[in-house]
Amino acid sequence: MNEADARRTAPEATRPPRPMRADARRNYERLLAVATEAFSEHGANASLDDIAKRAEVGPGTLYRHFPTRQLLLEAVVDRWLESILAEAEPLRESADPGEALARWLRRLVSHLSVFRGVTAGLLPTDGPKQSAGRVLHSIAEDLLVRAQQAGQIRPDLTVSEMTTLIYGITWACGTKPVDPDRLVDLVLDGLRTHG
Amino acid sequence: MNEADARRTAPEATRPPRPMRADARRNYERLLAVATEAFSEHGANASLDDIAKRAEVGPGTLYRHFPTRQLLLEAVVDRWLESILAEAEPLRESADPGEALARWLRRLVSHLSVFRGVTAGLLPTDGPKQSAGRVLHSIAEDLLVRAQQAGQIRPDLTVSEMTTLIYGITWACGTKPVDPDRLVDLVLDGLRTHG
DNA sequence: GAACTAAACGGAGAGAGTCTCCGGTTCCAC
DNA sequence: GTGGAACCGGAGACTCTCTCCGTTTAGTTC
Repeated sequence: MNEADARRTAPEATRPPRPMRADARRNYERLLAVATEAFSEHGANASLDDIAKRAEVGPGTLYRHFPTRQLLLEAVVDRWLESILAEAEPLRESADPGEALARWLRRLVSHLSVFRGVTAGLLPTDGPKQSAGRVLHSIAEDLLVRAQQAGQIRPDLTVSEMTTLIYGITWACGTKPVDPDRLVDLVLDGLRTHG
Repeated sequence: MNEADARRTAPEATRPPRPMRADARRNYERLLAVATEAFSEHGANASLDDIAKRAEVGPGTLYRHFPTRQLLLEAVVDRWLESILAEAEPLRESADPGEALARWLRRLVSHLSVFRGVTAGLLPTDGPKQSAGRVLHSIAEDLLVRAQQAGQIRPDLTVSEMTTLIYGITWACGTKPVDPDRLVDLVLDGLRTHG
């Protein structure tokens, strides 16, 4: 999809980043769609052979496109993440940055919950590509800094700390019958500057 | 170990809970010891056959004592949890309940971290037996209620909410390079009653 | 539109892990 | 001792992951 980016800075631009062949792209898309369904249904340990079967390709094809389970997970979430981005856009110019942040975090938890077990396998890798993580980080940073500049959130809180807390809440709520929104609110209450 | 408890309320006390045979108990203990090591070393997905080998028993023996990976995990943590209990005991009578709670939660996160991946597989089951969860819950409740009665922690916080937050932090810190103590402090700051 | 080639396909199968079944063995009560 | 319940452990069936490689196909060139 975007593996060409890595090459772009190479001294010799020997290869024009030739596009995928039509059949390859078709299979890629189908695998991604099936995997999305399978992961949110059976968690991050869904059978890969099964995904290949449901996508009507051989296991070899699956492994060519996604050499490891991890990469498949990342691809799934990368794709899905675009919708999160869209939701965040209008919030960036909200008149009440604190409320904007709160609303986005609640939406984020809700979205992430769909992938319960998946995020567990996903988030660990803070690897080089990891576009999903970067996008999330930059949105979160934007909203957080605005809220801090408005004096609504304690200034010593970092983005990593905030997102880590959110991920933790998401995961923990997948394992116990607790309302995620309530936890987000509890934490946010604490992160606000006390007047 | 305590599977007799379940029977105890049955109308007919047909079976006196006969103790394990000596060799059975020996194998049980050895499996538990090896499993503890294996899980904290390789995470919750450590090979069960490997554990059986290292304990010098056949796989059949392992599966008789612990029919599922989940049950083995629970047994490991049940056992290990006793040390947590011991640490909590002196804190129960602390003059500063808020500080006592804070210290215990920090210790808890630190302990749980050893089992990183293990807790992920463990905590989901809030099943009937689950003595580990009960013990933790009761300690946490005790410390929390005392802190609340002293007016140091917001009174609307429940034990489940608090422990869920803690579990989440523990897990998330296993996946990202963030200091667990800092997160616990951030959250606790927020849970205190603001003066 | 035919021929060519790089790219992609897919299935056979090796290897690792999980779990079961059951013949043989060991412990303990009497 | 001895009978029998409890326990052991290994063979093996099954599932899942991942690789290798002969075959097929898309896209290009003339």
